[in-house]
Amino acid sequence: MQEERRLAVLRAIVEDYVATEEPVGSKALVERHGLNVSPATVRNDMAALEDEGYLAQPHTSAGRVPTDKGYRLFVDRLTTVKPMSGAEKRAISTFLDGAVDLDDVVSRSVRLLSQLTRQVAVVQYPTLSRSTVRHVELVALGPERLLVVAILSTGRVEQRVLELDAPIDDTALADLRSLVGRAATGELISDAVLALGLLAEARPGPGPVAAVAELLVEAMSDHRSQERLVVGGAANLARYGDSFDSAVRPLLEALEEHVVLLRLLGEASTSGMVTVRIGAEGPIEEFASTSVVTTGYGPHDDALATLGIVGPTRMDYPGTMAAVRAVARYLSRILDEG
Amino acid sequence: MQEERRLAVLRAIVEDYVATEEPVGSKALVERHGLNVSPATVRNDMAALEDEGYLAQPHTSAGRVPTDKGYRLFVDRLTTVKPMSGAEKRAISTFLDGAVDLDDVVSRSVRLLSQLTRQVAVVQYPTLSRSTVRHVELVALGPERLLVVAILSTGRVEQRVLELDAPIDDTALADLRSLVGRAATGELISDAVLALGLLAEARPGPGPVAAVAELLVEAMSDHRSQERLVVGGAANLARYGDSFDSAVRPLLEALEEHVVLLRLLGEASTSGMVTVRIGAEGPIEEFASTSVVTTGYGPHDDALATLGIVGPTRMDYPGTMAAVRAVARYLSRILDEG
DNA sequence: ACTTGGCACTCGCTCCGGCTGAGTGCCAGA
DNA sequence: TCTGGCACTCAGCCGGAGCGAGTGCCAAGT
Repeated sequence: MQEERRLAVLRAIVEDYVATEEPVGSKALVERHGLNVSPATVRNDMAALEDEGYLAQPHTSAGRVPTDKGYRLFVDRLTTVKPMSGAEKRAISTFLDGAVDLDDVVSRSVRLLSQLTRQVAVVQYPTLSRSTVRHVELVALGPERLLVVAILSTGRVEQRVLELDAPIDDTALADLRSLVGRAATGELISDAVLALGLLAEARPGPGPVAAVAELLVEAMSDHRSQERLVVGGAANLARYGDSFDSAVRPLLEALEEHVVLLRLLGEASTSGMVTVRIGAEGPIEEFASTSVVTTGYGPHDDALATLGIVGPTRMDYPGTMAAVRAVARYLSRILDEG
Repeated sequence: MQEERRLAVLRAIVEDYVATEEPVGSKALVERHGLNVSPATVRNDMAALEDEGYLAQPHTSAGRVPTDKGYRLFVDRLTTVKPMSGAEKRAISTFLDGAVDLDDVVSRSVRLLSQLTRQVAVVQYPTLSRSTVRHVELVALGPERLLVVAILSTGRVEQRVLELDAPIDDTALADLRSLVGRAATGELISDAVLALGLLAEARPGPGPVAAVAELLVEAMSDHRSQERLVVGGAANLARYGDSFDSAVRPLLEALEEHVVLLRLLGEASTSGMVTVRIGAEGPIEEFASTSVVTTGYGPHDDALATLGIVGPTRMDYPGTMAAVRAVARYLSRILDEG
């Protein structure tokens, strides 16, 4: 009985605090929500919740504020992910359907996500594991410099400059080009990597062939291709009313460090499930006072990449989770088609 | 005589204000700089400068602050662009020389520029007018969808998805591919555009050939290729101590609108010269309370693209201009080599 | 014709004390 | 176990006093 009411009180506090951004007191609480008990009762519950670590007071004689632990309980047990409204769904699909390009799809997704959630959005480029190699091109930039370009069936293009140990002449280059082309063109990424590996082994010693093969192996492996991501909606950080210079500056810096962000997204790779990391639960110090809501996405519902948002721990979790999930789904569907 | 001293006073005020971020008064001024006159004299000069619109007082009985007009006079007549120190030069060249890629060069330039100036840096991708077409690839994404990829000799890759009016079969596609390849491969961009235009005319009516040709023309024209740019160092906006939500939020938003930024960079295309646009001099409302320092860069000292920084009108103009110019020069040199 | 010292004045900033009101903890009674 | 009551705490909000940096102007000096 009491246990249930206490959870209701916690939920009410979280909802009110998210809406008003101010510590919430017992009296306002019973008024705003239809709790059929007196403020005094709520006060007792609040004291108990505080003892258990779900609430905190900024100072004596102010209202209560949820702790990270409180938010955690809220998302774990008190949240039902509310579905998007019809209008929102339509907006999502029309916005994403207009894309012409993989780059375009990703950048539209970022903008969409940041506008829906009013938070900073991060979208990782999808991996290539299911795509095939369409074409490999070797371009001589100089006697000892090669540009290697791989065009993939998804429309992704991987490129890289290679410094050779020794100069290579035109005929050798043409040779190499056809060799690599035959080995890789039309194959799945994984098969192409395999074939190129064999090719490199077949020509022992450190020659250009081996080097190119090695490079392609690396360039096309998942690790490399997952490195790209796009960030958007940083302007939403300006809504951090209080504590600006102390809080937002390091965040802005971290958002430009894509390596750090990749670590942030790294672990939430289960598809379909939305992962919520609250405050210091995450691995990265700079984001210790923020929450991160992520989910995987990819064609055929494989989680090939991750997208999500970063925002203050005081955020609308149900709405944010719904938006993240919805965008991931539409994005997956578009990848299915293209 | 007096005229000279007045300019010296203006310069001193600008320098002090930039350094301290506080309105500067007559007494402090004569102390800090070795002006051989009394505070009263300086006061008279300041009053005159204020009458002419170069200075303003935030409120009665506070120090003076330069106006936009004051900064303009300062950069036009009182600034000698100080050369970079040897250490800075070395830092620039080693930082940029490590780049492997055009993307890498650009992103390194952005980071470098934002760190040197402690401002928000913007770098536009160089145009392609001097580069040649290395390879054109057509990839069927579906019966009526084509991916068109053009690889250029600089390492740039242009890609685009094309929706066809009617399905195209494999043989027709192969035909088209070789046709387009013969017309464009190895040519200068401008020549390839020309050849493709002729090709499109030769096959009248709205067929896939004409559509592909048109698309390539557009994709490879300068306009399209200049659209890409990279922004970095947004964290430096956090140093806008006062007036945060009002000032920085719209700026952050504008920085994500690349179309707007391109307009901002658009006009400063003279190479070698550093352009400074102060406050409302610029064409864009969102940047009316900032200054923009830009310059052109490109191989062979042609100004093919623009780079620069955005910051508060209260900034270190000599230092910033020097840094912008230095980065543009090194960048141009690297493009020469690659 | 400029420059300079002096002097009265302005006005933003900071500190201090008192007040207010939202909110709490606890206790006794239902 | 809940509820009403009561005393207590304390952040935030004035409002006045004092300070001090800075100004404008004037009369005297060079």
